[in-house]
Order: sequence, then structure tokens, then C-alpha cells
Amino acid sequence: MTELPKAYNFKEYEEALYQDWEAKGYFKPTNDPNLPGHDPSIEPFVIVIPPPNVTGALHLGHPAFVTAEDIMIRYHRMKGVPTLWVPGSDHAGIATQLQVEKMLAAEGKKRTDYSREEFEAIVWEWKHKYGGQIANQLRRLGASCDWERERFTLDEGLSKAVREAFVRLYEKGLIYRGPRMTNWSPGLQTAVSDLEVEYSEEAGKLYYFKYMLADGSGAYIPVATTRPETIPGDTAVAVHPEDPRYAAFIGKTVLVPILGREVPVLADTYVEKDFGTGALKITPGHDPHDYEIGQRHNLPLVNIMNKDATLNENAGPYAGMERFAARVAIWADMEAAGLVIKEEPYTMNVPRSQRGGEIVEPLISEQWYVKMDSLAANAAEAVRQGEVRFVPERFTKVFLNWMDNIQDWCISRQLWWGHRIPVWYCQDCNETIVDRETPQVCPKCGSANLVQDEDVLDTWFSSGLWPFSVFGWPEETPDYRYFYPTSVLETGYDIIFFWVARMVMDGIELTGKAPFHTVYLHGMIRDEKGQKMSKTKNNVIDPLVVMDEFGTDALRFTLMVGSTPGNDMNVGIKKVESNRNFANKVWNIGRYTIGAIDALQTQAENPADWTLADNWIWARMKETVNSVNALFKDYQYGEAGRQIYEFLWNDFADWYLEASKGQLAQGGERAYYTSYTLARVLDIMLKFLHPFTPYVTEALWGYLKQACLASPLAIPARGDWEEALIVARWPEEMETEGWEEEKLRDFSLVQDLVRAIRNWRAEAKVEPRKKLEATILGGAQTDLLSSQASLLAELAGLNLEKLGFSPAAPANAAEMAVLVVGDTEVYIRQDTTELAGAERERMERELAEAESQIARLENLLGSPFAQKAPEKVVAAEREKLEGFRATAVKLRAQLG
RNA sequence: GGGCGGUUAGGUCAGUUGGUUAGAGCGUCGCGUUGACAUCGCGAAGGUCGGAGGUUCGAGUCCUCUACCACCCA
Repeated sequence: MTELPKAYNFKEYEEALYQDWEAKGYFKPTNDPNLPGHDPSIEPFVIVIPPPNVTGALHLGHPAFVTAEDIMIRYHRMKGVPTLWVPGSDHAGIATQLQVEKMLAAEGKKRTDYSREEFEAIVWEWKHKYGGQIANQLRRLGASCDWERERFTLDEGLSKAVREAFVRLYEKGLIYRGPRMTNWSPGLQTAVSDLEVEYSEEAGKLYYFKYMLADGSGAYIPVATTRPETIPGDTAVAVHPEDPRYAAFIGKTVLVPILGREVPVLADTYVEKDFGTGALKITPGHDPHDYEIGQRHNLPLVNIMNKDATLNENAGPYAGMERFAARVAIWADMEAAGLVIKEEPYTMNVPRSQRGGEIVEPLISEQWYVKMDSLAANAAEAVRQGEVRFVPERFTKVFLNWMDNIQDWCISRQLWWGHRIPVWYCQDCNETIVDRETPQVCPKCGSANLVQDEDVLDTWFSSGLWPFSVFGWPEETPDYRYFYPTSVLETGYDIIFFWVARMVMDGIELTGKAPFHTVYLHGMIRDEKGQKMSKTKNNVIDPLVVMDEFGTDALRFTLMVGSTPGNDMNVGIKKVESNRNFANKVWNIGRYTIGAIDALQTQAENPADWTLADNWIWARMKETVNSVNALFKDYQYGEAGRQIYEFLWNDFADWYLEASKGQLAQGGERAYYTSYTLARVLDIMLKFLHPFTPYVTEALWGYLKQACLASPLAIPARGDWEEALIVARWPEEMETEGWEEEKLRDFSLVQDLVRAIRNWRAEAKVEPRKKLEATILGGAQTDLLSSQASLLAELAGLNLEKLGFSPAAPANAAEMAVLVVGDTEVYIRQDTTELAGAERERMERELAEAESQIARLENLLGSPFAQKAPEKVVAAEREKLEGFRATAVKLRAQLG
């Protein structure tokens, strides 16, 4: 029998409980395929974590996904399903390399001061030092994942999977290398994929100038461009074939300004007649659209830019200049040459690197690509067939739309940190060798003079394999056979293309199976005003600080409840605070319940004689149990959490606990069965709440169990108390037995009366402690109400000895206040008559309200509603009407 | 240009098979502390559910149009 402190102190429990869960192996799946006795026929529930970057500092996105996934995991574990959550982290090529380079910079060093091998060693060292941080933070969030199966995308096994995947795709002709136009990040000195480029609308200019005809006639085609610096790379001028203005020029040649190179004028329907001048300069080496036009018309391709975004020798006089300096210089020269027409302000779509924010340059370079069309077609088909479903459903369309318009994926990166591309070139015979194992000699000429491709793979290439590479694929390990495909993939909708799409494609291609059957997408976390959190806006909420102040449970509950799948959520510190209060409320409900149990002396000998309150809370709880179960099955965790909250606070604490005080005071079997009800309801609710707020519930449930076992209380499943709440049995749906409706209705009459009296007390400014003298006219409900006399007296502050139940108004009715609730009336003795005027006013107000309701309902029931609506609905309205009529009759009688 | 989401109380948000007096936290106002909880209790005020039309006996919920905000794709 331990006395619990008045307030829940999360600091005392969180770390200890987590360690205990982990130590006892609760995070490990039951029915482990690596152990004897494994039954492959039982379907497990499996989630692979969206691997956070090893660089990761914890932000609110982490608690959001951890909570959602942990809820699903704990729920299934409690249902007795073999449950596995695989944790891990991602090597995050660019991000990590930048981080380490930054560290080196602080020491005055740079990457190129080291050899590639040396640099890699430094990053690994860094990874070992800081890589564990994120895992510890996930632990702190309560993530119940199997740490013994933790994976890192650069682990040996996963690297093997990457090589296997690359080679297989290559052998199938789905990976190719070639010079293509790619997005080049001049600062980072690497190619990036289309997805890593963001377009931002920025103020720019549209530059109008003359493309002089080469025939010396002095005629010219006016051309508009946003990027004059690319003029030296022009290889044509294009006009719309049906544009009469320029029809005469088609087939002639014009002179590239300054350079004087002769280029053709050609017709292409890509040109928009209404944009700019209707004539377009074509720079196939530096614009993706121009590149396509160039392909169509067999135009030569002139590259005028170096990889650091300075112009090269092909730019003639501008060679060596930085791209934006060149823009200014060339325009000035053109102006001097009389080629300039005008400049106009123009909003342009500037491609910027998602990473550094620098302006990305479309450049032709030699890169590796994955051919996407067949992969995407299969993935789309799987989704269309329902093999993979999205929650919320609307993301299906987003996914399919992307799949149907897919572009080849540039997977090579010019970085030092990542999976090196498994391709070698023979220096002697030029053979290209693509192999799972590092080759020692050239299979063609036998030379040992081999050089591996310098590039590494896009990080997402390995992430795409994650759902199976974590289980040892391509090996057919027991884990792979049993846990793959996984069940639910939970992540943010922002990486549906980056990650989800690629996993589906890779899964189908490489394993023949969709890697999961459900994709659950959560929204982005924003600040309380709905703005993105960012350091520059100084509105970042640090989850570690929040957890320090309010506890993990409060943060988790906040992120889950009041949010809807797939929708962004605004989080303010106030919300977390109020959920901390909820945790404390639960704690105190527990404290009270345990106190009641501890006070029990003897076991009951007779069968239970349930009170109305007992029956009512049980019926209400069953409603909640069934509703919550339905919501869990439908992934509606937020609404489920809300309903649990509401039940615990508004029904259990506010009403049942209050009612139980009188019952406990009666002692004997009444106290016994009251404690029993308290204990059972609390037990079930702690189980429901556990996935949301694992710590406070586990702590409290432990005390509840102790108290029950030490008491005479014979909870039916007494011997069945599980070891811990985390592995306790989930409360499944409960059957309705038929008596519930009546008890719900009866108790709600008691509640209405209590509320009416409390309301009156507040309005009449009755001293809080004053026990009122009252007589209740219960009509048909007289028996019911008189049986609840002590409850009514306690909850409404009535004097029980003088509380009367009578079929007729008391003799001294005139001196009393009258409250009308449906067809029941409460007469309350007032000491002063000063309030008589106010009383009359109150009753008139109530009468007016009742009359307006009567009018509304009579009108409703007189309408086609009565014939067309289902009988049940009509009956309910009729009942309401009767109630208001009774109220009105009584009020009119009072008012004379 | 195409698509998606949002618009509900002073602020932040719930409200999933359409059922007839629209809910919660916070904030506001009044009252209240001798044991479950002041991280609290009791009571109250506060909303023509963005606008217009339609379907229906009945619409916050379904349909059409429209305004504004945000995001995704091109």
C-alpha cells in the first residue's frame, strides 16, 4: 500500500519504465522466426521506421511519426499479434557530408585536404559519435521498437542489398548511364534529382533583344529571354510554325549576338505565340525544354558553363565569369552593340536546391539513371488493384498522378559519403564491369587495372530497399520470410514521391511483392499560427524542451489527438500543457481508485447489487469501448484518443467518481462493488490510453494491479493480471445486453436535475456549502428519483433529511423556487424573498425557450418529416416535444 | 495551367455511412480549497459551420458554382 503523490511526476517514471520494457524484451516480437516453435501461419504486424537522418537533431516531425507508429505497434502487441517495429537510421548522403564538412571548416580544413578514404573514415567516426543521439531521442519518446534489429543504411548487409539491386536493375536494362541534362548544384558540386529541386517565384527581368539576320539585310527577330548569359550557348531561334510574323524567317539563319555564330531559325509548336515576342532562343545545353527542342531538330549542343557555374571558353569573351556577372556583362555589351530592345520586370520560376537553396543549373553531364516507366507502371497497377492502399485515401490520386507522369531518376551523386556505384572500368580495354562483388581483374582482358566509378548513389536509392533490406534481403533469412512484406508504412506526405513511391516500385520489382499493404500519411507539424517552423522565424518548438517541461505523454497525446490523418497540425505549447493536465487527471483518478481499493476490508459474499451509477458508467464505458475499437480499426487514432479523454474526464471523473464517494462511504458490500467498478473501468481505460500515453498508464496500472492483488477485491480475472500494461490484453468490443439504454436514460435525468439545481444555485448566489431544502415532483419518475435521493443530495448540495419526493406540490409552494426539468419539478426553499422577481424572470425565460422549442418541433412533426424520416428518428423528436410541453405546462402553472 | 487540402466560438482545432438544440482544449466572466486532482471543481457567456445555388422530409456533412488561404505537380 503505497501513498501516491498528489501530482504525477513523469520524471520519476519515464526513463525507468522504458528501460524496464526494453530489458524485459517486450519490444521484441513474439513468434520470432529465429526461435524454436515458430508458427509461420500467424500473420505478424510489422512497421519499418522511416529512418531518420543520422545527422538528425530531433524536431517535432519525429515525435509525430513516432507516436503514430508506436500507437499502431502497441495496439497490435496488446491484441496479441506478433508485432515488430524495426528502427534504424539513414546515412543521408548530402546532409551528412555537409555536416562533417562544416565541422572540418570550423577547424580550418576542407574535404579536399583529405583523400576520399580518409574523409570517409572521418565521417564514420562522426557517425559513431553522434549517430546514437537520434536513437536515444526516439527511446525517450517511448518508441517500442526492437533495438536488436536496428539498421543503418550503410551497414554491410544493406550495402549488399544496394549492390544486388543495382546489378539486377542494370542487368535488366533498367539502369543506364549517359550524358543527359540534369540539375546541377554548383555549390555542392553534384547532380541532384528533379525532386530535390524546388521552384520559387522571384522577381526577375525579361530581356528583349535583336537576333540579326545573317544575310546582312538589317532585319532581325526580336527575342525575349530571362537568362541573357546563356546567349553564347544558343544554337537556334524558334518560332511557332503558324505565326505569320515570323513565317518568312523560317529556314534562314541569324547571328548569335556578340559571338556572331550563325544559327538557324526553325519552327516548333512548343513556342507560345503570345509569350514575349513569340520567338524563342534555343539553348539546348542549358535549358531542359530547349534540350528537347534541340533533340527534335538535331541541333548541336554547346556547353558554355563549367561545373562551378562560371562560363567556359565556349562563351568567348565571357569565359571565366560567374554566371550572374556574365549576365550583366553580356547585356551591357549588347546594349553597346545596339542589339538591346528593352527590359521588363518579370516574375520567374527559379529552380533552387532543396538542400543549400542555391540556384540549380540545368547542365549536360554524364550520370546514372534508373529507367522508370515499367517500374512505375507496375507500382501504379498494384495501387489500382488495391494491393497498396492509402490513408487518407486521397493520396492515391497524388501517387498515381506522379507515377503516370514519371521521369527517369538520376541516381548518381558526386559525393564521397554513400554507396559507391558498383561499376568498374578497365583502364586497359575500356570494359565496363557491373558486379555484386568487387572484381579483381577485368573479365574481358584480364587486366587488374580497374577503376571504380567515382560516384555514389542517391540516398533514396538505398531507402527504397529499406522494407526488405532491413530483413537481410537478398538473403532469404527467417526474418525476411516471416516479416516481409510489412504491414503499414507510416510517414509524412512530403516524402510520398521520394520514398514511398520508390519502395513500392523497388519492392515489386525486386521481391515481387508490394512492401506493405497500407500507407498511412501524417501531416506536417506547424506552429500555432499555422506557419512552418523554422529557425529564422524563431518559432521552432524543440521536443526535448517540451518533454522536459510537460513530459513525453503530454507531447504524444497532443500530437495525436485533435489531428486528422494527412492534415497539417498546428501545435502550440498551450495544448501540450493541457494534455499534461490530462495525464495528471488520469493519475489522480488512479490515486482515488487505489485509495478506495486499499480501504476495503472484506470480500463481498452476496452477488452484486449495482446502483444506477454503477450501471450507468458501465454502459457508458461499453459504448466507448466499442466506438474506440471501431476507430482504431479505421486508423482514426485522433478521434479515438479524444473519446477516451472525454469518457475519462467528463463521465468517469466528473460523475462516477463523485457518485462513488457516497457509495464508498456506505462501506460493506456497497463499497466493495463500487471499488470493483472503479478498478475495472480504470483498468480498461488505462489499456486504451496506453498506446497514446504509455508512461503514466504503465506506472499507474502497476499500482492498480498491486492494490487489487493486495485487497480482498476479486476481480474476475484476478489470476490474469499480466506482467505489465504494455503486454496486457487489449479490451475488445463488448456485447450490448439490452439493459444499457434504460440506465443511460435514467442517469441522464439525474444529471439534468443536478445541473439544473447547480445552475440555479449559481444564479441565485446560494452559498456553496449551504444544503438546500427541496422537494422533487418526479411524476412517472418518482420511484427512480427517490431511489437516487442520496446521490441527488450529494451532487446538488441538498439536505438529504429534508429531501422529499412527492406527487403533489408542497403546501408552502408559494415561498419556494421551482425548477422544471421535463415533467419533473424541483421545489427549493429560499430564505429570502428578495429574489422572487428574478425567479419570475428566470421562469419566463425558460418558458419562452420551451415554447420556441415546442413551436419548432410541432412544425417539424407537422411536415413531411413525420412520414418520410425513419420511425426511430421521428419518435425521438416526438419525445422531445412531449418533454418541452410538460415543461411549459408546469412553468405556466408556476407563473400563474 | 492541372490537382489537393482548408475556411466551424475570441484564438487553435475535432466533428467518416446526411438525422434535426454543432463539440473540446485554451482564453474570458462569476463562484469555490478541511483529502483524487488548483496540473482542480461548479456555473456562465460566446457560432446564421467562407458565400451563393441545388439534391433531400432533413445538409457543417452530398452536388454545382464562387471567394480567400495553404500546399503539390507542370
